[in-house]
Amino acid sequence: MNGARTGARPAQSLQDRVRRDLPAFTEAERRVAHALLGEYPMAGLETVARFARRAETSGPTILRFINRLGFESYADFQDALRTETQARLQGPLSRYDLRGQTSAPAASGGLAVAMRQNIETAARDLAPSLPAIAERLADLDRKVLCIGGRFSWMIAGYLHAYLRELRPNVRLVRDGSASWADDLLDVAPADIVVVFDFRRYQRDVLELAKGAVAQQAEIILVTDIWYSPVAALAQHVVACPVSIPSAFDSGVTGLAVVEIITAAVIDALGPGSKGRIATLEALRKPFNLGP
Amino acid sequence: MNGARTGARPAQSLQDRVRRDLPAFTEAERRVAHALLGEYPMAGLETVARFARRAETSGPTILRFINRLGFESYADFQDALRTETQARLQGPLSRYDLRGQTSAPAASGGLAVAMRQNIETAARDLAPSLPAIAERLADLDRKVLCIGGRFSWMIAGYLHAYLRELRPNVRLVRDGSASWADDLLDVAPADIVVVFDFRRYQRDVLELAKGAVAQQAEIILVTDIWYSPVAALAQHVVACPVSIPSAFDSGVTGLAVVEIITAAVIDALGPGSKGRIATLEALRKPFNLGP
DNA sequence: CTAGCCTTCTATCAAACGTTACAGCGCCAG
DNA sequence: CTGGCGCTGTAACGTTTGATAGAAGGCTAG
Repeated sequence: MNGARTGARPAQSLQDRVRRDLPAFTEAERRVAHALLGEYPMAGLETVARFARRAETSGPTILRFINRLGFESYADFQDALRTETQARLQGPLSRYDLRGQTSAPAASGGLAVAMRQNIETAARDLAPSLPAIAERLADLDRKVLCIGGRFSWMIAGYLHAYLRELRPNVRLVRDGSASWADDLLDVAPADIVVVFDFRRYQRDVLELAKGAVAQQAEIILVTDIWYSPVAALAQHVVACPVSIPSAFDSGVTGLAVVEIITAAVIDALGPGSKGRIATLEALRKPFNLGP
Repeated sequence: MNGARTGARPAQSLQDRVRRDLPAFTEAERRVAHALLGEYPMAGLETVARFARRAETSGPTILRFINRLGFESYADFQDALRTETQARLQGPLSRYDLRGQTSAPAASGGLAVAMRQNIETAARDLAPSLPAIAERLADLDRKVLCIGGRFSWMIAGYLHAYLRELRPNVRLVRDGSASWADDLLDVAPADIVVVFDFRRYQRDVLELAKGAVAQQAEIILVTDIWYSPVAALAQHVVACPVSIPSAFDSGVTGLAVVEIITAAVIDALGPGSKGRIATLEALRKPFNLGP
């Protein structure tokens, strides 16, 4: 009954603390520690009984182990584990963000923090499929069509603007356009349709995607983490977290994805693309003013 | 052709399955799905009661949700979650280091990192002038005109789309539009012109800004850190770092600034703006699919 | 050798849990 | 307006759970 440890705040990571206190534990408790570290953190998120079986010990030993770590109950311990792991899954930077939150300018109310986390998550989500996506967009034998919904068509517009500087045969379909049928007509098998669709998902975007599939086009979808229904038709889906502390969802994540994809396309295209950009710049010079 | 890694069915993570099935769920179940995705995966590792409270629903709804996903019991569901998350934590993508920020998303070549730094810097730079900017954009006695250059007009479009949902008398001038003179004609003293101008700065944007000043409009400029020449005419200047390791400058920073400003405008407008958004949503309902 | 303490297990209990049955509600068809 | 159906929350149930008390085993000090 060694009280006084109530509600102890983990000054450092739980994992580290377990490792550090390891020599101080009894033999059975050390088995518990090893079981936890060996399958960290999920071993500790099971029931006491299963955790005990895993550590080849009994329930009460688990609870004494938990108490010694400074937790009043097994539930407290699991809460701590969950919180810590969630932060860890959110990305390496998130813990810095949390630290600095008190000193951060409240003026932007955590908006910047949320956006940065969204980008981090999206970039990680995108990474595995990036090469395949870039390869297709860099394939000059395929035409590319970019479309978006009420808000997201502006992001589609960005992709269109970037790609147009890099390669021919890129077109943009505006939201609410009456010419969708015409645009679909030009879509050939193996062409790429890049769809941007965030909630609230619009019916016409889905319809156009269906049409494109009927023409045997390949669909790349950039959507929010709640998945547009277009996902069912798409070969590649990029999910963007879009939540920020505001009345609107954030478009920043989608644009970040576009720019990451664009950079990958440049890589895939090789040196030729640089020349194309330079030519374009030269052509536009008369419309610009001073560098 | 082999099943691309990103391809049709990428190992169907539980998360993906929830997203994919989302449209098929009922309203309350969708709340559950959102709660889970919003705090994935830890929301699902809590007790049913807590999960339910988080999703603002009741226990049985959680259970029905779980069943629909194909699990016989909540315990089965949690087992799957644990297994999957444990694998994810041990996977190469989350080779994190709790002690330091040594992990880098190499796949995207530091693009995400650069974008995040840019946003952070811009948000800090914006903070002092944010109240003044928001106050002006929330002043319904002033009309608002948004304009931008070749790339940046899409960011202007975003601001326009947001503001239009919040207040009347907001217009967007498209890059290269022939109607600039007409647009200028409507500008009255004390009206606000929000100019987005990133290099290469375009002559026509500067011309329009000059015209607006002649009409005694107030100019808010969002530009890159090299300052568009419009800065000389502007009352408020927001400087955005736009450098990323790519052939193009980043538009992400500008969009982030727009969304931070938008959130501040909502605050400045007070509760009335929410009603306006709701009305708009209702009006648009026929064009959307699913709730 | 034995008393005392520490560690660990078994047995037990109340509380919390997941689960099920049922009733209220809104919605659409007739 | 009415009947039926699907969705959802409330209430009750039986089980499992975390937690505790107490006994068995083993180690050390005296």
